Amino acid sequence: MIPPPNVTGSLHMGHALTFTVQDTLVRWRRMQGRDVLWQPGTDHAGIATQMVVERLLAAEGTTRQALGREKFLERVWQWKAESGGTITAQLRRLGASLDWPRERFTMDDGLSEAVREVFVTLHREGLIYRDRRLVNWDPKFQSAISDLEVEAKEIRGNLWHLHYPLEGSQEGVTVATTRPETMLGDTAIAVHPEDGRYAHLIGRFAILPLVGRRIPIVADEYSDPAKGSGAVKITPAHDFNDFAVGQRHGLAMPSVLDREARITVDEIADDLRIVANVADPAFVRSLAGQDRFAARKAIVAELERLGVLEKTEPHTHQVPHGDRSGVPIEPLLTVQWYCNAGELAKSAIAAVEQGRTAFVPQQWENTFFAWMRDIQPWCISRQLWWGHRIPAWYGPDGHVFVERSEAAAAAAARAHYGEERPLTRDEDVLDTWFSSALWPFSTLGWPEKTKELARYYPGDVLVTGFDIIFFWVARMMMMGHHFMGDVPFRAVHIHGLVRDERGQKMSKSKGNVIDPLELIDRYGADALRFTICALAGPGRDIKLGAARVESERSFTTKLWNAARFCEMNGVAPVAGFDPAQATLPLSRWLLDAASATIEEATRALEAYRFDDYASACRRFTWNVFCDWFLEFAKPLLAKPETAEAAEIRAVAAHVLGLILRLLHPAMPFVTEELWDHFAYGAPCSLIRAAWPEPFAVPGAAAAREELEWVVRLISEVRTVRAEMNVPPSQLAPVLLKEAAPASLARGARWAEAIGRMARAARFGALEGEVPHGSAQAVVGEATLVLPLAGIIDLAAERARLQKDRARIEADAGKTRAKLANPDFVARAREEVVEENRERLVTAQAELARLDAALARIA
RNA sequence: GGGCGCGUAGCUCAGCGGUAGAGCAUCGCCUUGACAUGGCGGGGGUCACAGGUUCAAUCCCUGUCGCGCCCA
Repeated sequence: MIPPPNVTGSLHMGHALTFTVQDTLVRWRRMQGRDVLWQPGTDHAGIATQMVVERLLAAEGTTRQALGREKFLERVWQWKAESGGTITAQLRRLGASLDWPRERFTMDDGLSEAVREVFVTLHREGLIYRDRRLVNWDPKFQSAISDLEVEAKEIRGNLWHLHYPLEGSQEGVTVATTRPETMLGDTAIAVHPEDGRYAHLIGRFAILPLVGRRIPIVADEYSDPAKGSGAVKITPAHDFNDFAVGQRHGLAMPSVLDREARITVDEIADDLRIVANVADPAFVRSLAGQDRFAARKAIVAELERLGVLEKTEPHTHQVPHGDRSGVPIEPLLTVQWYCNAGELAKSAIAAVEQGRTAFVPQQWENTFFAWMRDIQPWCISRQLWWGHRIPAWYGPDGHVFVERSEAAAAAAARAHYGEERPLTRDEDVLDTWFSSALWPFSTLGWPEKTKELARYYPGDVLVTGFDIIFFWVARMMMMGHHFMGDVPFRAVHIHGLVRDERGQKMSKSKGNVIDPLELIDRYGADALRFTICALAGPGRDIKLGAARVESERSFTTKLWNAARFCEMNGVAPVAGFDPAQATLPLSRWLLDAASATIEEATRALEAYRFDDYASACRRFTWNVFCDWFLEFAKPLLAKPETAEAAEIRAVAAHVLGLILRLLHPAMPFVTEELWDHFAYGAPCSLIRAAWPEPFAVPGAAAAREELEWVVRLISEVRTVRAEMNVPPSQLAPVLLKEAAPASLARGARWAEAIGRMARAARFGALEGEVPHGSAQAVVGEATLVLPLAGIIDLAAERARLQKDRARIEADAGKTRAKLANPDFVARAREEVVEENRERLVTAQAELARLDAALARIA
């Protein structure tokens, strides 16, 4: 399932990450033969979309209010038809293999019906209700928003210390505030019940400056004696904490700011009175209609003039801001629709506790629990036009009828009133996340009992970023459980965020955003996808820069070139090829390594370890198939048809096919191209090809031993030659001293490869004494001798051998010390002790051979 | 203030009880017939610090320092 991206959105790096991860999983599971549904779609993004269209209207010199609701909505739909498909088109370029015919939009008829059904049902169950309480009000959008859409920003402001005179006394109380403009709505002063300084004042009254209102001094633990003066002014209609204090003490809750965050005096008009040198109704009335920031200035000036302002100190504090509008949020006392999230959360919490839904990595369940166990009522109404309009109708007396349709509401009203009465529909729409919460089942046809619903609910896995756990994951779990009686998905895989190369969060304002489409243009979707997989370790943020994608592209190129080489050498899939019938050690060794890689890659994907998956595939393809197998196979591939050459070609084709299948989830484009080109199957069939499974290779152990020996020998010769600065053009004999007959036989079988890959002029047993001026190295029981008289510097060779010797001696010393420790021998696991004994024996033998080599050139 | 995570090679990151790995970068050699978007080889790490547990600690525990995120 995909998190429905905003219909307003265009593909960004975060999308590239999440969709790459999801597509990799989806393609892999599909190849495994699973019946995969990957549900595409977009959500209507209430505020964001409305903003976009309002901006268009502004450019045309009009507004939505001028247009009217109906015309405005037409306009939004028109915009959606023209521009809403941007992101889904871009997803195709990334190679996301969604089930496109099943694409849905949260405002589709079916999904809208699901929304109404859920709303009505929850309302009947008492889990959706209207309430008058403080809400996060966004003055720019002029709508309520949920707690989650608010982010705290650190603001450098001031702490104003104000002197509130006591009624009938020369005394006063000092209170500190960061928001003096709200003081018009103060209805109490709170002090801590155990604060001795103020005990005598509890129950008395202060006179609110400017207004002249008589306000009580109450005892409430909310007041922190250590903060400021220890006394705090209480403005219940404009602060969440104060609201709670107001409720506890039954305080009046007048609002002094309106929906545009301008001063309003309507609710305090009756309180205004003249108090000499303290309060002046004319001043307060003059504030009406002023913006909150202008009002703050005016009020501070007036307080200063009156001598009420004791001091002003700079103060940095957290101020809630609308995450989309960017303006400070105004807590406002309004009637809104709420969803009882606390009740719905219970079963979702239980599902995670019982492991019916598992977070991967698991630690994210802590984040989920912490939020869910302390969840607040969810404000679901928005004062917008674009969205699912709340299915509530009001009678003339304000009685509310919540029904699935206007007709049903009319019928309910008739039944209620006993006659026809005019109804007006609620103007508000629902939070976009309300419909997104239904996505796992609304997209499958719910409330109809469809085949799809039976088949695909619950889903297998949800993939998303941790920033979405609250917004979407938690809400889907609540709604899914409530309406479907089961979790919406069994696993939630949480990946990190994409950052730039320096680890900075990408943002438009920082100017460090990387456009994934640009990367695709430059390096290809496969390179981008493979890079993302390679970086997608568990629970880590991903630092991604163009340079990284560029370097990963070389792997795509390498694969392409290897395939080209195969093609040039007559490698083609052989129908009915059976890896168990391969006889050559080279074939068996490669097949065995391929099988191990299949196992490794599969295990990695099962564990959501995309980094391990990528590196297993890369390592095998590049370091085994290309670097060694193809090199070893060259003479056979160049030969005309012999049985051996035929086998190698068949094996190469088979393993290349395995590589294409293994890499397909990460690199769909190039693998598909090669798959088709080599005709591994019908065109475009790779996406449906079977995911490979590990297989047994007869004689694998012997083949491994043989090839590993050859690889070691060639590597050893290469190292010696490189360190002795022997240019590749200069061939030199490679001779074995004191080699066992088996090694000599093995060497003879690989003489050609050793000659070519180790630049050996001649390869075989050393006859007679070690020639003067030879370089030497140890391979197993044998000593390699490279006669290089006149080419090498003997002093350098001595130094090289001594360096090797020192390294081995140091290791041997550590091992000896370990084995000399009776505690180790007695308490360590037997295998470990044995391993160390063997290590020591090997090291000692190698030391002896190095000593002999050194003696020869002394 | 509470919680989570992270400090491992120049960089990005694996490893998480048995003598440290990869990719990139770097250095040297190489235009050899798939690939210079390449091949071969080298150098580079008291695994943040301090204690503890253990025969054995990069890995487990405690604390300190530094960095990041989330929630107040």
